[in-house]
Amino acid sequence: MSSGRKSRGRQKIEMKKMSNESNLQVTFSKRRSGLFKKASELCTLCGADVALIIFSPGEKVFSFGQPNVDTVIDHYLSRVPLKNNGTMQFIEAHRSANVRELNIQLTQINQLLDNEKKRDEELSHLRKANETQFWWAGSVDGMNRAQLEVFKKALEEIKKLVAHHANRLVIQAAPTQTFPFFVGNGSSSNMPLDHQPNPRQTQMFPAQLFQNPMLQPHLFGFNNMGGGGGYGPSRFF
Amino acid sequence: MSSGRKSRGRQKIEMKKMSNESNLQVTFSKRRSGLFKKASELCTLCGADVALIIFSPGEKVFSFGQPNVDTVIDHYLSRVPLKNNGTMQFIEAHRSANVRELNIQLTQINQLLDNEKKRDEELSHLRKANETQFWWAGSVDGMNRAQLEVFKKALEEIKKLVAHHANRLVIQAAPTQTFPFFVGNGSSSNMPLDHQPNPRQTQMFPAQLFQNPMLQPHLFGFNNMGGGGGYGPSRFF
DNA sequence: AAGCCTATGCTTAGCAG
DNA sequence: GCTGCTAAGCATAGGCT
Repeated sequence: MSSGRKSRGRQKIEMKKMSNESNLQVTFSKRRSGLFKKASELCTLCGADVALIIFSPGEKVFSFGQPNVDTVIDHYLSRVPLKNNGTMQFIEAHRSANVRELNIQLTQINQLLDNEKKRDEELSHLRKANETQFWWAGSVDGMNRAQLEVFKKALEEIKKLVAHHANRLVIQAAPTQTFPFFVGNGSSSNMPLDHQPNPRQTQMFPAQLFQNPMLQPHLFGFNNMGGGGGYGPSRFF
Repeated sequence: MSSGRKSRGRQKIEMKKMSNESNLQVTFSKRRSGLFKKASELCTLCGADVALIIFSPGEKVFSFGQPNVDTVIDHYLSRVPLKNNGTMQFIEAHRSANVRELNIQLTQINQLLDNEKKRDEELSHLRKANETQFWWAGSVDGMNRAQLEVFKKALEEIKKLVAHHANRLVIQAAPTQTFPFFVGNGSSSNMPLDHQPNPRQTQMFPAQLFQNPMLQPHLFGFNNMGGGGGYGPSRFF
């Protein structure tokens, strides 16, 4: 080995425009992520509405909004919330409805899960038994034909999903806006905002499947953007 | 003295709307400051232009802008979809690169699959055996606890994955436009561009899982923020 | 270029005044 | 409620791959 220390760790930097273009690019990217995360957390924790627009030095735009950028901007420019703007309103409502459904369903699953846990504790051994069946936890090389077919199918489905939805989202975002997203869940556990590994992750299918290096572009996005909303009745602030 | 320790220090908190109004108020205030600070630092360090608008639950406004809110908003709103400009093509190409990677991987898998098929034909019976294990093909109601946990985990992972990819794609995409999606694959089969149901869908995991009504409507809901475009080798931003 | 890793600097939850 | 403290949790600059 050529060095004892692998890293000096984070070092203090001067608060002025970075001179090194390369570092600047990396820092911009990292800090932008952090900023978005913080913004979304503020929304979630405090039920605030936020609009954040960032223009990179190269004029690229990045934005975040709860419930969405335009609404907040509108509200900001004139405290008059465009209450009945036909199409936009409808689309937005419709979209929200879908997200709401998702969360309701996830919550229901969590409830089911909780119930099962209480009166079905002894079933835990079944889990172990199942684990041995999760062959897909292994790498691609170890798969036989049937397994490969399933795996391939999974890949295709995932790609379709991503393609389809990415497209949808972009289409919806057409009029210069983006949508934050709420993906919170119910009681049984909470989904890590960032990609912190679940400490006691067992051999269960999905985790392992997605852990396959082939599918690991690394989760980095902001999963918990925005967060629903019930605002408190009282109005402080 | 009443205690040895003066403070337990910062404690982890759940990422959901705070229930205690008092704490919420304090947190909102502190985090808002932090957010503004981070935003300004991003401006200083990277020379970015930023607009940040925050509405507290009580409708009070807080804003920050570099050089000022209105300028940034103006710039943001006046963005026009530059349809056929060089930049866009570059971005599009870059985006495709990512998709291409996916396809390369799929192709490799298909190759593996083809090989396996030739010299492992008799293994087809294994498939039948496996089918009986695909309990997830059924409805949620029939699941026991272990199954529910796996299923929930799958839901979360899928959400993260899609969220991640949607995010990536959208960010890479130019601000106001949509793009078709390339999702071709290797030899063994071809995938429909949109998600039309596979005619001879068997009991395999992915197809069934995604067909589950529970997973249908939502997939919309994934965070994506930002409308920025892709980075280039020489002139990012 | 995109991600991972690690040591450190920074942020902030919980309290006290 | 606002200000200050403390300590634990997070974010992130540097370095590598």
